[in-house]
Amino acid sequence: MEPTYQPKDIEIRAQAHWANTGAYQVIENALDAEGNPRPKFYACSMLPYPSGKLHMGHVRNYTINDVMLRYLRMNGYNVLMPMGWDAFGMPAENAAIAHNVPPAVWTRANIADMKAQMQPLGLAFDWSREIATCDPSYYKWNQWLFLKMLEKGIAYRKTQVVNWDPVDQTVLANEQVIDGKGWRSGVAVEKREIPGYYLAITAYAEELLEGVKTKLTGWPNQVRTMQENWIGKSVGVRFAFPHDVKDASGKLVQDGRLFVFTTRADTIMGVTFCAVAPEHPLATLAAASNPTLYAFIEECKKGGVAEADMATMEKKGMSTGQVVTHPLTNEQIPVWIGNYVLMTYGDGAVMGVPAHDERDFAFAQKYDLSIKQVIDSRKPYSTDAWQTHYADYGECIHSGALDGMKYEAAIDYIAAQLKPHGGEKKIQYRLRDWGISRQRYWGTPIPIINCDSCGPIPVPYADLPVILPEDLVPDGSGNPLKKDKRFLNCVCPKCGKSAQRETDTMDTFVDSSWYFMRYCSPNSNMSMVDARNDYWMPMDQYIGGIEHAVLHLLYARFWTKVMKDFGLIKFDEPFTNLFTQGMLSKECFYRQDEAGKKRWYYPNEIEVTYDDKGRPVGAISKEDGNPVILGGMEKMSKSKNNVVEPKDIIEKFGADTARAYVMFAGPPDQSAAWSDSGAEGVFRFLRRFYTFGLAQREAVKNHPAKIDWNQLSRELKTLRHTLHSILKQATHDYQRLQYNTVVSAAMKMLNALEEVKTTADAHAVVVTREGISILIRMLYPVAPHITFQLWDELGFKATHGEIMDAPWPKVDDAALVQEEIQIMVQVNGKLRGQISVRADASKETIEALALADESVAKHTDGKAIKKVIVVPGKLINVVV
RNA sequence: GCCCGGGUGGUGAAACAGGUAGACACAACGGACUUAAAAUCCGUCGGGACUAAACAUCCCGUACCGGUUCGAUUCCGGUCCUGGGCACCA
Repeated sequence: MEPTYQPKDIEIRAQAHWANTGAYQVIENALDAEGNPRPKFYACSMLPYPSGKLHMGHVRNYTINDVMLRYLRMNGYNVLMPMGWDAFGMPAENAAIAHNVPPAVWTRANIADMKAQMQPLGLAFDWSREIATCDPSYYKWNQWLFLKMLEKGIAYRKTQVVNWDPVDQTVLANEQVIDGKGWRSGVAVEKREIPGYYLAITAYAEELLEGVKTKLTGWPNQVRTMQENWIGKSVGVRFAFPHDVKDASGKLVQDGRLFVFTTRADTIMGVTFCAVAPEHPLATLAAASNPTLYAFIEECKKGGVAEADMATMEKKGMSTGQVVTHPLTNEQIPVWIGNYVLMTYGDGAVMGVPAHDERDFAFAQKYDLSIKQVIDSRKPYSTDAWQTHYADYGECIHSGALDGMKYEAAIDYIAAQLKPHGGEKKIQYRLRDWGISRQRYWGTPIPIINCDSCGPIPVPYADLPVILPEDLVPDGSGNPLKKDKRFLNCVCPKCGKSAQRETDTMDTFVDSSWYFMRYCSPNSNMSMVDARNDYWMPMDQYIGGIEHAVLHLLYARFWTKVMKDFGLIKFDEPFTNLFTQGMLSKECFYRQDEAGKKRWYYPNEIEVTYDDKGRPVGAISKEDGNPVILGGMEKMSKSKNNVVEPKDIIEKFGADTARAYVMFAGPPDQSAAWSDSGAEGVFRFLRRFYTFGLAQREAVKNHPAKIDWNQLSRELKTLRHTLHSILKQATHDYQRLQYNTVVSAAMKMLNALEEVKTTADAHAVVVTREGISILIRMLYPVAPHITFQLWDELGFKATHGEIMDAPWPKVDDAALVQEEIQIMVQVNGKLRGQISVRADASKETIEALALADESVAKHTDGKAIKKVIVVPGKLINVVV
């Protein structure tokens, strides 16, 4: 009797071996056995936030990374897979408030916890390169590059609009604004303008766009499109409406110009109003002498600053009472304030053409402004209700000199006509400069000293890093750095008088914009990165969640381009290939109280009943026996109590099962649903594999000498055909990162090998041995421990060396050749039968055989054959 | 509201470049083994028509409606549902 599969013993043994041999520590310019340089491959997962708990999403991400590394290593690559911690951020401050512990303490404890939870998974991280972004040796270089950017004018200071909690007297993140109210105070938030630092990412807009379009061919198209849309390049015309308005003191403001940007200058003759953002200077001016208007602007300042809120709120407006002059017709155009006009886009003002813009149309209807059709798109037009075709391009009508012109001609003509009014063709981006100031404690200090005499002064390079005190405990009302005299008080580097440090810290996206380069030279003390970075970067494969498709990935690309312009690196795109993994979901259960508040139940608190098809139909609480609502499949989250902890799975089934099941659960780039019994199924497979492997031990070790494959029986030839076609498919799937079907392939291969009953037959032993050596290597990247053990037990280690560096099995093309193949026969596209033909059969032979087929004859009987389509090796379609 | 995805059996899914829809599993059901249970092994498993049952055959079926094609899960247009992002969550 063979011993049963004990994953824990096997995994501990394998991991100890890898640890003792330093198997995962990689060096630059590594050579192969023949002394030739091995091709480098840098495969990296997005660094995690140390929340304290490793969840299955992490496991999925890192297992994808690990499987890739192990596969490539067997294929001769020198692969780097590092790990680190995105250690700054709000959750640490929230924990600090809740538990009265400094964020640093909480964060470092979490890092230790999470690292310990990762350890039993057997991931091939090179821990010698670990970094935590809260470490001064890391964030020093955030500060250093920020100062460089200030020098070059890429970083600058201007005012920004933030969410302000009037009770807690603090700035709120969008996340902390719930239904327009502060999350702690519960009162309505306000918009407030404060100064902050910006990075001029818009200066790189064209380069970022060009890169997305032409260079990032290894990225998912979806992400490329999202970035393209985010940058949002539009070509239009910027021009001004001249106006004479009075300022607060009643003085005439001469030569006033209200600048607008439009992509539809061809509709300029349809302008019936102009709308400005509530923060626009013209609005402020008008409000100074008009209390109603002032109140309206104040009203607009209520609510959060999130774009989704702005876009879904009710469109409101109010006339300023001012007029501007239409630059071409000299008509007087009323100026309105519109809460839907964004101060952050273009000049914060738009021309209103209700006839051909949906929002303007709605606005005009609501406030009874006139609608003037000026484009004929050859479809009916009426001002009663908006139709999408009203916004179509067409020919200008009711537009005087423009009549009959199409878009291009009209734009050119108008741009020329508007020249005296500051008009020009202009490229406008949706992308805004990156505001990096955060009014928070737990982040990289912005290296600025504010002096009453000299203003904001950069900290001298020699004084870097500006170290963040680690012993403060925030209390929810403002930034504790403001109360910390040791940090706050300093001397102005310029005039020597006493001054105060900037207490704003940097957006954590700064930390994550270049950490992947620091992994390459983690201990570089004299510079941000060193020559080792040139070896590893650009990264060959980046892996992470789709939720980072725009912000993080765009900021990292921008940061890289800046570093290149500063001569620190030689490449301008950091990530050659990108893989975005899907989320994991699991069923969840809840009850709702009268107020609509949901209480989520843990799986062990309830009992689920199933119908005869195994479909869940209901659930009851074990506590009170009353029903609980089935919440369906939801993204695993702590708040819904449907999180599966890796620890539990590893304890129950072992790391190999956890890894293999997470891979098997679904295509890595799509969301997948967790099922406990599915994991158990994978465990059963591994156990069967282990038992089968050990049972073959003696036969495999004492296998006969090499044999002539041509001498094999028909059954064994078929088996080899099966083995090698499965290997071919699995190899292809490894290359395209479709690891779910790799696991299927391994299952199929074991099924095929178990079919062989004649172990006494020498030929069968040789084929089985070949099959099992393929299967072990094929499964190794996914389940490295069990395969490590079997590789050793079956004697392959003695003959072929460590499995980790064993060569990837080769597909024997000769085994794939078949003498007879099956051809599907269709009549009019419907399957009517199949025929068996020699692989080299001619089209004519196939056609004749197909037509002779009984079932085909039945369906073609009495009908004229119009056409016959033959797909070689696959199918024939008879059209009647 | 805007931008980008996804939708295939009871369930997770597969189908690589438009050519056998449902591989591989899970669940369920039936059976073998067992004193029994567990484990293991074998079988059935999209819906319908025909049938006492089975075999065979036929029809329908990849969210829904339409188009292109000899042939569509795959390509195109529209609709519905659903997930991600929207600049201070990471």
